Amino acid sequence: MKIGELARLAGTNVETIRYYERDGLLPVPARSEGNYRIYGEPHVQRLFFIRSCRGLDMTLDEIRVLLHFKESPQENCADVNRLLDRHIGHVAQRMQELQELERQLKDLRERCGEARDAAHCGILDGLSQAIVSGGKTASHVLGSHGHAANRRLAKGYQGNQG
Amino acid sequence: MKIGELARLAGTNVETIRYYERDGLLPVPARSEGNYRIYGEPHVQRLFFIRSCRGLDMTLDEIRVLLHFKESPQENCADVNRLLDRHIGHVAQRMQELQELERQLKDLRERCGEARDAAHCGILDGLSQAIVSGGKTASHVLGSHGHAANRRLAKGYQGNQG
DNA sequence: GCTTGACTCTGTAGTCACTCAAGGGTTTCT
DNA sequence: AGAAACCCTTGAGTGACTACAGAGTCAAGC
Ligand SMILES: [Zn+2]
Ligand SMILES: [Zn+2]
Ligand SMILES: [Zn+2]
Ligand SMILES: [Zn+2]
Repeated sequence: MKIGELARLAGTNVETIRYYERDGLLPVPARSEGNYRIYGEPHVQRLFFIRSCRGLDMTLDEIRVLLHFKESPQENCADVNRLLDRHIGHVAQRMQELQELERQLKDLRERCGEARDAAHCGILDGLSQAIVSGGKTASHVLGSHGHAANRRLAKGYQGNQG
Repeated sequence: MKIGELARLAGTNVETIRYYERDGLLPVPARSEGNYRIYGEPHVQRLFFIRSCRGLDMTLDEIRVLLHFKESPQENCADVNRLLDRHIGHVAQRMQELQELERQLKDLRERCGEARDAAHCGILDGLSQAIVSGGKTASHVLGSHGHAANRRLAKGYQGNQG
């Protein structure tokens, strides 16, 4: 199949597939006479795997490790477990941070019950003092605003599923 | 004061301050004879404000709006409230997504109680099927892995606090 | 006056995981 | 044959920084 069909199957952009190839996540496929990429079932499997992992918010590096184990069926999978445990830790940590954030934001919000003039707005006042306490630690889970890239990815998801 | 002192005061990188200036968040400061940036108390206040907001995971665009209201004390602050409400929504939404993620990841983790060979690892098997259900919506709160940038910011925070 | 070292300047490139667009070539349908 | 749909490569853009190169500035000590 050609790249467009693969993209439809996996609910991905064509560009994303080419990007994975450049990045070494997808193997270089055969080419047709007209220089088109030609994919087979293994590519479909692999791309599904990658997209599943991305859906679970793993980094491409994390996914690379998992793919290695899929390619080496005889190896012990203890490292897979470790990787997953670490990643669960990443997510849990980010959630804690966001919980603390939500608390602080709601605190802040209560400082201005209803609108008045900006000079006396409790929110702006609150933000002028250093409220932020914890700061982020070393989790790699993203914050409250996905990149522009992620936002468009999200739209892509909806478009392909809805 | 010079840029280094300002950076120490605010717990920021020097480069970040220059970046904010380029981006229009910090006003262009006066220069010394030797072409050094010279800052005063207003700059300190403003940078603290910005860093507080960043600590609450707002985007620079969101912060730009808040800064506008700080500059216009006579305006009604209803938009401040709305912005904060929306941002709280961003955080809440991201938390829901991460909760769903955590559930899926723990599910997945249970498929491989203890290590065996990769060929029979329930985790790898599970990832080969499309588990991912929801997909991200339009929240702009980042995912489980902060950028490289964020991770270093985190380290900076610790270095300045510990 | 000279050196050392800490600080600062500008400008450019890199991060992550894509996304988009320009400017072409290929295939398929009518 | 012509048009539409698809594909190709290359290069640039996203957010919020960070890092580095190569140069200039400043205070202290000798
Ligand atoms: Zn992770
Ligand atoms: Zn208010
Ligand atoms: Zn927000
Ligand atoms: Zn296993």
